[in-house]
Amino acid sequence: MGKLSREERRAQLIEATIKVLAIKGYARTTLSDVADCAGLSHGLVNFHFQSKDLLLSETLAYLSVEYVQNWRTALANAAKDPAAQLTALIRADFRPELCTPQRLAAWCAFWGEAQSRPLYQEKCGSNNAEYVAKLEELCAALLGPNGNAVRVARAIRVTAEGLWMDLVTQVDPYSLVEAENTAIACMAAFFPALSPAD
Amino acid sequence: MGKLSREERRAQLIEATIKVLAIKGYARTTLSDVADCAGLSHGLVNFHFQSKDLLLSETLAYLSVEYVQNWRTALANAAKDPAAQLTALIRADFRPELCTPQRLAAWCAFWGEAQSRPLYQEKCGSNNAEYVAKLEELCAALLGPNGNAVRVARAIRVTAEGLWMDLVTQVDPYSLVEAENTAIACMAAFFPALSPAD
Amino acid sequence: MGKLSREERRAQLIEATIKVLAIKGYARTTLSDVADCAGLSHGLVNFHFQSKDLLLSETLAYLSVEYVQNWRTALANAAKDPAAQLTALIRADFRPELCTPQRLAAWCAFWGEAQSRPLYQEKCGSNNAEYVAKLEELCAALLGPNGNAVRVARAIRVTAEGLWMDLVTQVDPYSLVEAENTAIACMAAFFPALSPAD
Amino acid sequence: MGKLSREERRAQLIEATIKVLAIKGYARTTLSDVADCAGLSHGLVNFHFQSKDLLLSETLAYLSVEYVQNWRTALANAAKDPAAQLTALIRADFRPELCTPQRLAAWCAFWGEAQSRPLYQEKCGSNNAEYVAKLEELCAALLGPNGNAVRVARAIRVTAEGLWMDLVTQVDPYSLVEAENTAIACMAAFFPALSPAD
DNA sequence: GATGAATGAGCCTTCATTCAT
DNA sequence: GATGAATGAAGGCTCATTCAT
Repeated sequence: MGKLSREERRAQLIEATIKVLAIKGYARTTLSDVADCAGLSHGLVNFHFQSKDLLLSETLAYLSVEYVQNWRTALANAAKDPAAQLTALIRADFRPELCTPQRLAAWCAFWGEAQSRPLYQEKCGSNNAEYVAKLEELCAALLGPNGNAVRVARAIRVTAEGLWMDLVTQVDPYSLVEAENTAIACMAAFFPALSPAD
Repeated sequence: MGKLSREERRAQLIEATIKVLAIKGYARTTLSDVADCAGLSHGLVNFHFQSKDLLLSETLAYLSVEYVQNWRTALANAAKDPAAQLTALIRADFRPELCTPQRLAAWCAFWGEAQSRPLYQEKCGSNNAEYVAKLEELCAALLGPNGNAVRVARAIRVTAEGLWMDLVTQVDPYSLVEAENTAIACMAAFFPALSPAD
Repeated sequence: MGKLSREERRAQLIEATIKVLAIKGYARTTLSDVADCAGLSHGLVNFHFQSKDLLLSETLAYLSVEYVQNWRTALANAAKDPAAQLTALIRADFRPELCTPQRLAAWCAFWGEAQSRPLYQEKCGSNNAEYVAKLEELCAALLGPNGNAVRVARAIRVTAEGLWMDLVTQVDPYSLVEAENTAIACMAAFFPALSPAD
Repeated sequence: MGKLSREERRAQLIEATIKVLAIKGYARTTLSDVADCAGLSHGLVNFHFQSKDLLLSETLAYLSVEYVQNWRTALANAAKDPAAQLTALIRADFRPELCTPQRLAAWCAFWGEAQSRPLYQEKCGSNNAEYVAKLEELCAALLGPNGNAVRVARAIRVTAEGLWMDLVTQVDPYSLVEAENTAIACMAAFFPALSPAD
């Protein structure tokens, strides 16, 4: 195996970890699996990540950063009115680059563990304070003073999360586009003035 | 240890399994943990359930049966018009008897594994064909011929699932009642004619 | 392998540990060696001693207790005058039951590690406060007020320790009796009034 | 890293090995520790010493040569009568340049392993044939034909060894000077004609 | 010479499973 | 039925050694 720089190897190993998590789930993922998947020796994994725990938490951090960057970019590229921003925020969750079966499955594996691992909880979606604040802000702007923005924001957020899980676990799958349209439909139901997609 | 019947012991061990899954997560649950939690000896677990795999899949089956019975009972006790039936179906998901922190956490643990375990997938919520069919039927009745009942049913279903996960993983929790109200608000958004709760 | 009580197995494993330490030294002693030497599976070692560290420190504690009991018994069985007590204390160090090649070698292995392991230091001979106090007390009684009892006691003590090490490491060995006589000769040199052995 | 000659690098690595042995003991000394301690890269150790085993045995050889040179020089510088030679031989063992805590601890680490490693045994003190022969010769000269020179020489030798070990392992330490005086006191006890120090 | 990534053997440890009592 | 000792497979981790750069 040729030598790569520190960062390249780490990225390679993290991608391999995502693949293995998707195939075998959290509980049965071993360092040998990850090494095999990357075509490297198992000793190298501990050389670059001091332990299995660290490899996994850095993999989650990697996914988490990727997720945040995705919706930030989407907001930056959208028109600045609340309706367009909210639509962009929701659609961002279903971009094909991010919503690969592997990444969704890896997220799912982490979610299952997060409930018993405070360190994971922090990085799992619902606890991204910035994301939640943004969503609530947009809902508040669209609802006016009489709406319950926190609740509507939560409904929209958990719908997206539920759809992600659904995409992974369900036996009879539907397309990513259909998932996105479902999320947009939910938004449209709360804000009838916005014209729904489809 | 006093002697209990076969079924009582099995139920005792399954409840202990739920507790341990909630505390330690799927990956780190061991048979010793379960035995300790039940106050029983190590070897007894394998005596009653032939293997760890069997203990876990029967625990999931137990939770699954409990879940199905819960919504069936709720439907049976509700008025027969579609609006009342749909409301009852959604509210059933948030009954305090079922939505204990332990049970929610145990479900979460199984969901994380389900993506890589076909045997688990079948029993995880979104794949309960009967439940989905009922939900779609009610949505169709309320939406009329022009609505997309499959999509609306899906939105309502994943919202409930997302709320369950949210109740488990989020750092800053809200009440079960608030979760229920969020689900009802989502339904109300899709069917404005139905008067919302709160 | 038939089943033995907890204490019997622990003693058996500790004896096996002593044997292996004597043959392979501290650094190259493995749990598999110990298990093989005892004719048991390696898993059993961790079942009875939670870790390798614990097995080793309990082995040292076992040797330490054995050592203390040996000289206490010797003192109790000797005449009560200081000369007889001192002679008994020194001779006790060379009783064949205690000074087997295996035990001496195991002690030696622990000594080598003790310098970098405070936990071991406490149990290695020179730090047995009771033993040192007794030795100094007897030397003081025999020397009278003008002698340097602390120094003489130290000389006698380190001679015994040095002889133990010598018995283990030297290429051209001499007998246990000769070692004992050397220690007694050293004592006799400090207390000419006592008639030397040989 | 500046470039040093082959021999300088080797000496640097050997001194680092002594330091690490003193801190971590034999069993837990790794090549990485040694490289870190010397401020050199990992791979360099194996470049200069073909293996860990070789590094360690050359470190022992280095200490051994140093030890022999020390007492040879001491004998050469002392008066030629047996009493002065013997005194010089004993005092040489406690010269502060040689008896640093690090060197004593490193010796101790090797002693612990020597019992199971014939290669080490040869270089550990008691087996230095030349030293033992010299000591016995001096004792014989001082004792006359009726003394047991082998035994007295042994007593003196093991006392010095025991004091070295004591200096390393004991919890409540005393000074190097006190150790030297203890050794001299032992010699004086065997040869009352020689006036003791202190 | 020097570096540090890469390899793989070996070890400790965990734990599901078996089984004698 | 019930217990807990015993087994052994499997995985994480360490670390000596190699080698491309």
